[in-house]
Amino acid sequence: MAEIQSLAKGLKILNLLEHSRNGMGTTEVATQLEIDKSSASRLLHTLAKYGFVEQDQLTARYLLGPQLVTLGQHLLNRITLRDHARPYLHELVDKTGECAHLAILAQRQALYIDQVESTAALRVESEIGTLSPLYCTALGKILLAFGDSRIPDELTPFTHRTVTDRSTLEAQLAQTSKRGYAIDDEEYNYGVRCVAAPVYDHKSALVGAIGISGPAGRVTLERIDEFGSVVVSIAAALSARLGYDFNLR
Amino acid sequence: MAEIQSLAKGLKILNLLEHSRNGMGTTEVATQLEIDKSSASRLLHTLAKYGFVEQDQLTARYLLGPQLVTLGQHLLNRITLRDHARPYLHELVDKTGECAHLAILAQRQALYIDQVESTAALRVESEIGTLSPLYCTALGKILLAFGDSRIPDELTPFTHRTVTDRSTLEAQLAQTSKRGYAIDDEEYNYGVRCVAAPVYDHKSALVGAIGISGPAGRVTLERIDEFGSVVVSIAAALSARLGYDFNLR
DNA sequence: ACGTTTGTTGCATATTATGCAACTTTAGTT
DNA sequence: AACTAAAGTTGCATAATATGCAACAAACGT
Repeated sequence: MAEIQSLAKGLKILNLLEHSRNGMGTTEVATQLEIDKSSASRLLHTLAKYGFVEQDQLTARYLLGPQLVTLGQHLLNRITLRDHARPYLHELVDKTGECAHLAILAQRQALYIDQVESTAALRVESEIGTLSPLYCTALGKILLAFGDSRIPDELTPFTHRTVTDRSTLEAQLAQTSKRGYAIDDEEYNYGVRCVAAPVYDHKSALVGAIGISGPAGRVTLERIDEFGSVVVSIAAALSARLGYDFNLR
Repeated sequence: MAEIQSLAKGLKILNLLEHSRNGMGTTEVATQLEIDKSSASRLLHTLAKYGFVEQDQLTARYLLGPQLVTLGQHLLNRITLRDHARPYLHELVDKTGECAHLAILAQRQALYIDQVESTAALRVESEIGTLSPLYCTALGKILLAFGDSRIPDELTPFTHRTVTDRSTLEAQLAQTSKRGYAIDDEEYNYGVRCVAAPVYDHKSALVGAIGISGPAGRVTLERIDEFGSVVVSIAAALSARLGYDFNLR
């Protein structure tokens, strides 16, 4: 179906603004979208009118607006999985000492919807709301292996360990579904290993993935299986909490 | 300036979806916006293409999409005030035993950007991301009294204590700026009293408000001044943290 | 004070969003 | 299972509107 172009342009502006650190001016937006600055000006005014962008008082540059917080938070609150998963994420942190994450599938990527940090003192940059590729993160591999997503056409490498070969990845996914947990061995971020397992709902449908991530020095390959079984058992407990019936499998 | 109408329609759809519990269908959206269902269909498809709405797999109804979480959370993370204020909110909770909130001005309303709950057990519905009126909440009154917003034309009552008279409100705001804290005496929610104080940045400009809210039974009128001075002193400490120089006042 | 860059407005034109109608699909009812 | 009703999508002609241009205004830096 043909898209409504002026709406699409407005949405593209929002995406542009996400990736700009200090906002953007009218001309800058116009250049990026390859439209006239008059059009950019009018689109920005419309977005501002509804609170989706906001002008910095000082620099007059456009920033993402409060309405996005309102709508985004509203949606997060509706995602009940998040509420149910909270205590299990804490349990994961308690048992492994590493950071715990919860992700769901969105836009063919892994959307992080909650996070519990290991040490409150050492605050990691919050990753809630970020999208990550499916093929090189543990949470993503779970969504690939147990869900019905396809492997993307392009396997862009992030580190030298990122699996860029399709058949290698397929073999990994087969192994993942067999043993029940997925591993990210410094495939997305250097020095970070992750382990994840699937979460099912009452209808035995995959709803998300939970997992842990930590420095490769602590999450060693020798202890991976150990971490794996912890993650799997807690993911299973969460699934049971959601009404998942193990007898149905 | 004239708004781009098709973009505006798309944004209106997002606002509509926020207030629907179980999503909306194409026809329903069309009816609400008073446009043809073919237009609604095309707008929804465009929104979906960019992840701003999502179709429920089961019911085929449209819901707010993950892109809003991504953008909203992204913005929240950028609001550094929130990070700085965290420990002060906890301090407020420790000293008063009530819930603490942080709000900024957005869209001529008070946007709650963080919250620390008093008792972890008794979880209050999360209010982060919600917009509240300025004229009948403590946080809002601070933004009115110390900021440069105008009193809205319509003072819609929420309880029988809501101040709907313009001059009465002006007198309250004058009193507020004199004593340094604002009170909401069951003016927005029955049984809830709130106390709030202003937060300034390094340039002595108002950046937000912090405050506490609790049941009228605990936050009694006799103890209001006591709560007020606690809130004021912590708000001042936070302002100092942000580089606010008291000698400049 | 100057030129330079950025943002806004008026207007004619061409693009595009729109409503209508026909059609397809899904859900509900007898 | 057959039928009816409602919801959603697509093609198409037309009307609406978004667009670029140009001129203008404002802010910035030299």
